[in-house]
Amino acid sequence: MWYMPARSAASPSSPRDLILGRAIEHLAAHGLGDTSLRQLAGALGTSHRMLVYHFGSKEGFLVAVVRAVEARQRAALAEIVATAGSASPAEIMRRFWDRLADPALWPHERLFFELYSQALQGRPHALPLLEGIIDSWIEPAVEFARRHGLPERPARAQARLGLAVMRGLLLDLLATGDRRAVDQALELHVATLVGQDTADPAPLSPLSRGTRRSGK
Amino acid sequence: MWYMPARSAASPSSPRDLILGRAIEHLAAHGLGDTSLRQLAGALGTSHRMLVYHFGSKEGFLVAVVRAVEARQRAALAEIVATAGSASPAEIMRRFWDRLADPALWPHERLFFELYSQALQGRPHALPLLEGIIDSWIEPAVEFARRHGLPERPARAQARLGLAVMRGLLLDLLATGDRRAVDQALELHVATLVGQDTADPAPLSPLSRGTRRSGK
DNA sequence: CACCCAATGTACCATGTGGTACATGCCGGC
DNA sequence: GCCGGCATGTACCACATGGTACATTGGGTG
Repeated sequence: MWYMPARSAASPSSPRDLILGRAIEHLAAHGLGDTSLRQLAGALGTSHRMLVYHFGSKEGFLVAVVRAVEARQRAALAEIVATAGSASPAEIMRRFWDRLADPALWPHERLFFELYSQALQGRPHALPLLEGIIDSWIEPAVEFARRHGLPERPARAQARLGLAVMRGLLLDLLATGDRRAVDQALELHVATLVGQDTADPAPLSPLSRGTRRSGK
Repeated sequence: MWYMPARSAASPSSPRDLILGRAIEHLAAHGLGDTSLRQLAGALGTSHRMLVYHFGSKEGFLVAVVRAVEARQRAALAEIVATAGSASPAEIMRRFWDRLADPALWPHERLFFELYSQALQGRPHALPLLEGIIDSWIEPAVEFARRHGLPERPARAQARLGLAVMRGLLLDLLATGDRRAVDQALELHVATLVGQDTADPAPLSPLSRGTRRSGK
């Protein structure tokens, strides 16, 4: 007979979690195309037997990966918001974008979109990803915007639009690699923000922090 | 030995094209998950033998599907632009969005994002989709914006941003189904447009065409 | 009619798949 | 020092896959 470990509180560095970590890294780098359990296991330095052992099945394994990716996304968001300090929304968005646009993150973002689209298609293993895929980003943004004086409704719309801009431009960037062009588009949106952010104490300060990629 | 038809100018309703059409419909409805040739063939009312016969291989088949989807996208865009008439950019964007957001198109859009993300991951059959996936939309938009008085550079950025907003909000809509909330975000962006569109002959006309989903 | 050739059907193959059964290594606690 | 149980390795299975070979149909043209 076989045994699937009780999935208890999960000691932080159990073999299971080690595998998970490596899995995310590998999937980010190579995507989760049709890869079979065996290929994956091989690339992860384990055996397909182990994946089934720790996660119950291939599906179960992918569910775990999705959850972990989701968790990382949220963590990144939290850090961004925490780092915010007293910067203006516009400046926050620029910084956020600067981080997201870093080529080092591209693989993770590709994986994110891949899982996203699979979830949209109703693939069961990716569905958990959808829960909060919008709201978990909007809520903090709304709170932040309100702190800067926007009333509830516009704040929500603004947050939603900002998220869409980020993701839309990310799709663009991943496809074209044209950082300069995408940056210009973002700047256009950010300018909008400045115009609306009536509560910003210093809306006209030279917040450009160096003409955004002017030279290179 | 076997034979793959010479892929000539393709009489418009050859069995090959019939299959292609049904394939798009079916993929839009069910996504192209792991589906095998046989499953697909079954769902399309043909045999896996035929798919290989007409398209050379599974990959070849998917390439053909991708190309066809691409073509449909462009056709839709062309029609939109043609229909434009003399409406303001803001109004155009609203109309465009109204069409895109129609639930009847959701399946196609899901398929689009699925193929998009697969292409981003470097899956060979989807790669052809990337070519022009940004530019083929931006070029007409730029031309349009210029006709409304914007100089080249802002026009490009504006077009790029607009595309990102559309796709980002579409991702949102497909995940949440919250048309009302997404509409509000779009309206926020469109308002921006009006502000910049200095060349619009009637920027203050009640272009709201009925308070956008005010009631329901 | 005879011929051709695109279109389709039937049967098959080697390979890889997800999953399972069973044996074993290896650790800490009694 | 032995024993329980997590972790892992080996071997296997039934099955589905993509692709191929070969035969057959059927409509149009000489």
